[in-house]
Amino acid sequence: MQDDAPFTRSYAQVCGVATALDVIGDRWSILIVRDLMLGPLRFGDLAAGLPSIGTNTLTARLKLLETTGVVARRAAPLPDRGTVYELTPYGRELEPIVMALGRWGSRSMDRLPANAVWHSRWLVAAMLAFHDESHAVAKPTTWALWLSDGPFSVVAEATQVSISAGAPAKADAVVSARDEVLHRMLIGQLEPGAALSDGDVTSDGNPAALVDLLALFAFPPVDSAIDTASAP
Amino acid sequence: MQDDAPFTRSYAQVCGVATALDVIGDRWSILIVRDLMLGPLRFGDLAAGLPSIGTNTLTARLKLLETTGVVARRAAPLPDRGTVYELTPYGRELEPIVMALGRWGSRSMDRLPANAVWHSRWLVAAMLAFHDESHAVAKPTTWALWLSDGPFSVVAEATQVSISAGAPAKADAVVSARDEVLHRMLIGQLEPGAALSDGDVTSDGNPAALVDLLALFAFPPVDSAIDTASAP
DNA sequence: CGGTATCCGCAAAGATACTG
DNA sequence: CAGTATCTTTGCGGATACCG
Repeated sequence: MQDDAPFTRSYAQVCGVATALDVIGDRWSILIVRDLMLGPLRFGDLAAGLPSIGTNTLTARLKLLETTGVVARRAAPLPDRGTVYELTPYGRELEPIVMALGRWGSRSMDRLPANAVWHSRWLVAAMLAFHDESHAVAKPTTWALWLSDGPFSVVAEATQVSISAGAPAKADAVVSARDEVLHRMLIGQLEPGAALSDGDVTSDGNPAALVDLLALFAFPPVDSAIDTASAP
Repeated sequence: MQDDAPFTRSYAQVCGVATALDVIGDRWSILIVRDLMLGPLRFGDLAAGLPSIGTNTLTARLKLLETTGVVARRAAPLPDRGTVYELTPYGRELEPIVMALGRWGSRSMDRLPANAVWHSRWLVAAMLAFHDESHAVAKPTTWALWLSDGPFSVVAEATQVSISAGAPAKADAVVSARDEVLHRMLIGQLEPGAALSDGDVTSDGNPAALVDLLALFAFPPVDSAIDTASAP
C-alpha cells in the first residue's frame, strides 16, 4: 500500500475533511458517485450523463476513484460484454452524504443558469434523497417506473425504499410518466388523479399504485430558496 | 433575486447535488466551511489556516459563499474592531454533512503526503465529528481545552456536546495538552494516566476531568484504512 | 493589518480528433 | 464503445503592489 502520492494536488492537511476532498473533491468526482448510486454504468453512459466532462477528465477521475477504493471496474454481466464501473462498499458509504448534500443544494436551485440540463436519472436520485422515512408500506411492493432515461425499479418494504436503474424482474405495478409530470406530482403541484385522466401518466390500469408510489416521498415545499440579505 | 449568474462555471444540471457543488464545490470552499464551524474568523485567520490558498482565491470564495447565503460578513465584536466571517443558518446546515465527510475521509488519511500540515483546530473539529452520541454526562460540564492553536471550550450536557474556539467564560476544568498527545489519547494509543504523570497533559489538578473529557468521544480504531484490490 | 487587484507561470479542465 | 493524445482555455498558486 501507499503506492506513491495518489493525490496530484493534495490539500496536505491532517484532517478527515481535507482528505475526503483529496479523494472526491475534484471537479466531477461527486457527480460520478451520484450517478453510480443507482447502479453500475459503463464509461460511455457516465460520459453521456455528465455533459461537457471530456473523456480524458472522466478517465482521470475514474482512475483516482479506483485507486482510492471508491469505485471498481468490473466485467459487465453477460449479455453485454464490456466494462462497468460501480461503487465499492467504501464508495457506497458516501450515499447518505451525497443525498444530504443534494437536499441541501436543492434549496439553491433557483440560482441555476437558464440553460441547465435535465435528466430523469437525477430526479430518481432526488426521490431516494427525499424518501419519507416515517412512511411505511402495508406490504412489500415493487414498481417499474418508466421515464425518459428508461426504466427504474422502486422497491418498498416497511419503511425502507431502494431504487435502482433498470426494470425489475417482477413488478406489482408499472408507472410511466413524462419526467416533468412526475416531478410536478412529487412536489405537490399536480394531483395524480388529474394527471391520470389527462393521460400524462399511466399506471398499469391501476390508479392506486401511482398514489402509493408518490406517498413514499416527501419533497420539501417549493418556496425553500435561501434568502441572502439583499446587498446594495 | 437571481441577480445574475452567480456560478462562474456551473455544472448547469437540474439536480440538488450538482447545485450544491456549484455553491460549495470549488476548491477550498468546503474547508472554509469546516474552519468556520468552530466559530467566526477573520480573513487573516482563515488564510493562515488554509496554507497556500492565495488571498485572491480566498476573496473569491468568500464572495461566492456570501452571495449564495452560506457565509455572512459581520463587524467583529467590540474589543477587536474589524470584520469576521461566520456561517449563516443555511451554512450551519452543512455541519452534519461536513462532519460525515470528515469521518468518511479519515479512513483514507494513510494516503496523505508526508509533508501534510497539522492544526489543532482540525483535531477539535474531528472531536465534534466523532462525538459519542450514546454517552451522557452526569451533569452539565464545561472544559477549557488549551492546544497549540489556543483555547477551545467544550460544553457537554446530557448527550449533547458543542465545541467552539475561544476560552469559556467559566470552566469546570482546564485541560492543556500538546496536540499530538491529545490525539494519541483520543485514539486510544495513550493512557490518560500515563500522560498526566509524564506531564504531557495538565488537567487543572483534577485528573478525573481529563478522563471525563475523553469519554465524550469515540474515535474509530486505527486500522481503518481502505483496502483497494492491489493492482498489477 | 484587512482586504482587493493585477500580473505571471503552471497545471487542470474543455473540446475534439484519433486509435485499439 | 472505451479510452488516449493533442490543443486550447481557464482557474489556481504565488508574489506583489495597492487602498482603507
